[in-house]
Amino acid sequence: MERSTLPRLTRAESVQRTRAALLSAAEDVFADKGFADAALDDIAERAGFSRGAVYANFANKTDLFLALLDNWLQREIDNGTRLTDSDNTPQQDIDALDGQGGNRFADRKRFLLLIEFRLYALRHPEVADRLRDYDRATMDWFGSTVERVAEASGIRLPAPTEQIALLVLALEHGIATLAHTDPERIPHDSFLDALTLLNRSLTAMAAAES
Amino acid sequence: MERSTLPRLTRAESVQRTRAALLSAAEDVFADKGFADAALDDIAERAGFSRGAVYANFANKTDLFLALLDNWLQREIDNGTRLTDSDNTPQQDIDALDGQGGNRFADRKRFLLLIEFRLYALRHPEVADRLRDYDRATMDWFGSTVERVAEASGIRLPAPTEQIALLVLALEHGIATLAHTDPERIPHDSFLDALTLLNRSLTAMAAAES
DNA sequence: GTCTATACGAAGATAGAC
DNA sequence: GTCTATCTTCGTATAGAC
Repeated sequence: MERSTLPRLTRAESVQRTRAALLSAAEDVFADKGFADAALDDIAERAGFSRGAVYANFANKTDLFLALLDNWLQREIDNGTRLTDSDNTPQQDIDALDGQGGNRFADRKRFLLLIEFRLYALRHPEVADRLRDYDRATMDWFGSTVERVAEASGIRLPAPTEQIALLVLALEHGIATLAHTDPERIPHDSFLDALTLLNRSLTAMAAAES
Repeated sequence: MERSTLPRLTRAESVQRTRAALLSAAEDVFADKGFADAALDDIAERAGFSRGAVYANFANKTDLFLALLDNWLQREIDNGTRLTDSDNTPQQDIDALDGQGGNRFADRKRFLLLIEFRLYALRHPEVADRLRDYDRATMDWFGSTVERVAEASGIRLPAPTEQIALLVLALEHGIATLAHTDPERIPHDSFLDALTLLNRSLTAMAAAES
């Protein structure tokens, strides 16, 4: 006996689709309301489902939050490493360092989620572990880029690569934080300015040492 | 007719005392649990009172949170400006910049509260305003210190004071964030190291320009 | 002003139908 | 796997005694 209709989606695909929709909705709602104030009802509704669908796909609210964290971090890391493989000019490298022309965390939603995750991590070590890996990956990415820039400029870095990478990442994070609090005084491209200043001064220091 | 007992505390003092105790307890509990998960019951109990005392002194949970914010920020600013008045040596200035030998936000509770406030500020503009004032005061403090260091060293700053102050504050914040996430790899005194590197490289840059 | 008791709403979680 | 209905917990806020 033949099946009367050929479903466009297999069962597995349908499940994945629901899960993906829920994760996407969760991303919006968690960013908007924060973990504690985000209602599973809102999330489900935004995804076009009912609360039951949430519990069919995730054990509970925390499980959904952690699944989103994994999903989000993986995308962020992929995004970063994808850019590393190219062989850029130094200026392109500097531009790429801060992600498509502005601080990566100039985007409000992106920044809100990151802070939400970081705050959660401060109280939950297992989440801190994942963010730690993310930060290390980012610093590796920054570090290799810094080295490429230095090599292209023919200078010898006046400090360990790791220290400079840490400095750059801390700057990106700190400036995003301050810019979101005081956008009138602190534009997000202060990060680019800071990188430029840093590049110039480190170059001057390297020259002075040789 | 004479009063039989002389109360150690006047009524007004007693009120202030209760209020202070509640604020202190709130500081602990908000830092520990976060705004949403902090129960007024816990706060009152920790202060040695019942929930009624909270509502006698504050309109509601948010009001208590905002009162704590004001209280906390004022203490932080007082703390900072108090250090500015001294006439330090350059090295003392550098040390003072990051607060008593380590990053000011190496302290877990202090950092948790700050992040809690910042996250709240991202969703509530009136709180962002207060943090903005705090950040500006801090940058002014950093800026005047940077100028004093430069003057003592006899160098001309190779960038606007404001930019350098922003850079220092962003570094302090960013490094505290990363250190709390990955304490094994990133010690809190990375901030001191970063300041030292920054000082050296900016000095080299200033020398190269003159 | 502070306490106890209570009302009330919100939201996470579960059970059972489809 | 998804939905609706229900249970339950929790915490804010209020009312009234002291």
